[in-house]
Amino acid sequence: MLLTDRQLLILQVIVDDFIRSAQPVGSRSLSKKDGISLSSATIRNEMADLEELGFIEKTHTSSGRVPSEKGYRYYVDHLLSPQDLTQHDISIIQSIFAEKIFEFEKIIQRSASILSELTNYTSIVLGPAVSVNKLKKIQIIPLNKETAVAIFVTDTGHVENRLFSLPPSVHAGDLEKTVNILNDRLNGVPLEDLNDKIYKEVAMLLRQHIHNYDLMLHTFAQLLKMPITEKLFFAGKTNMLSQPEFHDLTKIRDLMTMIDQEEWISNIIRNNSKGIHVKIGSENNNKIMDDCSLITATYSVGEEKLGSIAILGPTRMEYSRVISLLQLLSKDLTAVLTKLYQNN
Amino acid sequence: MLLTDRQLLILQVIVDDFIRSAQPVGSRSLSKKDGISLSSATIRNEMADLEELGFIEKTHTSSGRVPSEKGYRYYVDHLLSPQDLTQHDISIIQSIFAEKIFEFEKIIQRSASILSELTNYTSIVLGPAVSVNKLKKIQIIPLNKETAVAIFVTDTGHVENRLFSLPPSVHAGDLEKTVNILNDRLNGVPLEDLNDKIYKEVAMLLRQHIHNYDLMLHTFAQLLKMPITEKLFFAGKTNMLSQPEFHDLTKIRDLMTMIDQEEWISNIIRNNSKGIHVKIGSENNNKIMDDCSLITATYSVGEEKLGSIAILGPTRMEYSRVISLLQLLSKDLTAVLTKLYQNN
DNA sequence: GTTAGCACTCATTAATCTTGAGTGCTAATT
DNA sequence: AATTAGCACTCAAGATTAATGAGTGCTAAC
Repeated sequence: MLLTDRQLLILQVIVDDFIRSAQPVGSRSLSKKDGISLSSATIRNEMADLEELGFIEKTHTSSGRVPSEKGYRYYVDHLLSPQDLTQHDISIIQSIFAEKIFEFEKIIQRSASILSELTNYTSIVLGPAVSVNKLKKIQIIPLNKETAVAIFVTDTGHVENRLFSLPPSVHAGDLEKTVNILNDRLNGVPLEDLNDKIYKEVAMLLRQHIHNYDLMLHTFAQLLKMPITEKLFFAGKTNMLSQPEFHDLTKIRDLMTMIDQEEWISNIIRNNSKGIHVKIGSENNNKIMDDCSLITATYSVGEEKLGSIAILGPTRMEYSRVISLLQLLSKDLTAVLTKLYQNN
Repeated sequence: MLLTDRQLLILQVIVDDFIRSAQPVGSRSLSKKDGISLSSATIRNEMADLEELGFIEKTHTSSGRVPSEKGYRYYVDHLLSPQDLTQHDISIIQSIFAEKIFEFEKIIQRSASILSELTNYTSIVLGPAVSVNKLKKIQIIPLNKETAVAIFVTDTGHVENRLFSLPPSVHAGDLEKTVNILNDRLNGVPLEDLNDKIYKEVAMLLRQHIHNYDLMLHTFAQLLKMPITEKLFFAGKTNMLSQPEFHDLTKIRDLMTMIDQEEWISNIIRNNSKGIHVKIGSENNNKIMDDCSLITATYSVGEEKLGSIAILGPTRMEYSRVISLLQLLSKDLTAVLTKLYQNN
C-alpha cells in the first residue's frame, strides 16, 4: 500500500485545500494549483486510485473529493508541514504568563481562552490533579460561635476550603490541639488518603488528648471526606457553531450537550500519557464526535504529569497549527510550573 | 384602555396556549377550549380589538395571533395564575441544601443546575459580592524557599488565595511580624479597601518594625491589589438550543456569544434591587435579547442583599412557574445563609 | 503515461402549484 | 345589540419540476 510521490502530493493538497475551504476538491481546481502541472484528467485517475485505497471520498457520485478519516490519519502521521506559528502567536501565548502573582486557576483559564481565540476551536483544559498533592497545612479559622472555615493547603500551593458548623460543646483549646495533631500527623499525606489516615493514625492520639474525642473525630472526618476532582476549564464553546460542518441544529445540540457532560470529557482527556495525541473522528469512540477531532497535550511539573490541555474541532481541523500551539503552550506551562514548584 | 372580562380571558388563554405550544393561536381552536363558549367569529372580533390595543399580533396577514411584548407584560402584571409548584419541585429545590459541610460555590453551582433542569431554560447565578466582605484573617504559608501562598479569609467564610514569590532577602521573623501587623490593622476592613488602607495605616508601622520595609510593603500591596469580581455560575446554556424560536443558527450564535460575555451579564443581573424582576424582550435593551425574557431574584443574608439568581428563556417563557421557583429558591438560599452567617 | 473530449450524475437554486389554517366582512339569527 | 354562519381572500409551508453547473468516469488520440 505504498503511495507514489505524486499521490502523496495530491493527497496533501486535497487535505490542505479542504481544511481551508470546507468544500470538496475537484480535479480541475487541483490542476490549476501551483506546484501541480498535470491535467485534470490525470488527476482524476490518481484520485480514483486514492479513493480506492480509502484515503479520500466523494460526497455524492459527481462531487469533488473529501479526505476520509484514513486520509486525515495519514496526513497527520506523515504529511504535516511542521511549523507555522507567527511571532504574533508566540507572543500572545507568552502573555499568559506575564503576571507575577499567580492565581493558578486564572492562568489555566487564560490558557484556555487564548487557545480558543487563536484557533477558533473549543479548548478544554484539565486542572491539576489536586488529590495526589500532599498536605502542607491545615488551619481552622472560627468565624463565629457556631461556624468555622477549614483550610487545607497542599505542597503545590493549592488551597481547599470548607465551611462547617462547630460542634456546640467544643473547647477552643481542644480545637487547637486537634489541629496541631492533625498537622503533625498528616503533613505530606496526599489529599486522597487523608480520610483513611485520620482513622488509622490520628484517632488514637485524639482519644488520648482530647475531651470530646468522638465528636471531634467525626467532624474532621467529614471535612476530609472530600472527593476532589480536577476542575475543567472551557473556552470557545461557541466556536463550533461557526464551523460549516455543524450547520445542523441537532448535531450542534448533541455536541454541546456532550461537552457539558464534564465527567465524560474529563475522563477522555485525563487518561492520556505525556505528549501530543490526535484522535480523529470515530477514533474518539463516540457517535457524536464522528465529525470532530480532539488533540490533547499535557503539562507537568518536572517529569510528573500534572494536567492536560485539549482542542476540540472539526475533523477538518488545522492540525499543523493546533499541534504547534499545543506544543508551545505545554512547554511554557511546564516550564513555569516547574520553576514554581520544583524545589519542595 | 380597560379590557372587558371576556377580553382578559381570551388574552390569558392566548398567552397560555402560545407558551405551551409555540404556535400562533387561531380563533377556531380557541372556541373549542373548555371555559370558552363562544363561536370562532365572536372570538375573531375580540381578537381584532385586542390586536388594535396592541396586546396581540399576527405573524402574517392570515395567521393566528401571538402575544406581543405588551401582551406578555400585561399577562405578567395582571393575569398570572399564582402557584403551580408540585411537591416534587419543592423537594428537589430543597435537596440543594442537604449537605452539612458547605462549600459555598458548590451550593451556588448546584442551584444553577437544578434551576435549569427544572425549567429547561438557562440559569445564571451571581455569586456573593466578596469585595464588600470584611477581612477576618490573613495567613502566609511558605511552600519552599522561594514561594509562598497568601490566604485571605473573610467574615463570611470566603477564602481567597494567591501564590507569590517570596522576596529573596526576607527574614522569616519579619514575615511573621508583618502578617501580625496586617491582621492587627486590617481586621474588619472590606476587601476592596485593603489596598488603600495598607498604604495609609500599615506602611508607617511597618517602617518602624521591619527590616526590609520597602520590599515587604510592595509585596503585600501587590497581593492585596485584587480586583475581586463576583463569580458567575451558569447552567443549561444549551437549553436555548431546544427552544423553537431559536432554530436560526445565527440567532443562536449571537445569543451564545452574548451569554459568554460574562461582565455584561454580570452587570445586568447585579444591578437589581431585592425581589423578583421580569424583563421582557426589548426591555432588556439589547437587540440580541429581543426574543428573550430575563427573570431575576436575589438572595440575602438577613436584610443585606448578597447575590442574584436569574433565568433566561424565550419571551414565550413559563413565567408563572419560573417566578414560583425563583421565589422558593431565593427564600431558601437566604434562610440557609442567614442562619450560617447572621451572628458575626 | 498523459491528455482531450464527451456523456452522464447529482446537489443546488429558483420557479410554480397545492394545500390548509386562519382572517375580515357581511348578512342572518338570537 | 350581541352573536354566529358563511364566504371570499391571504399567505406560509411543502411538494413538484426545471435549469444550472461543477464534477466524474471512460475512451480514444497523442
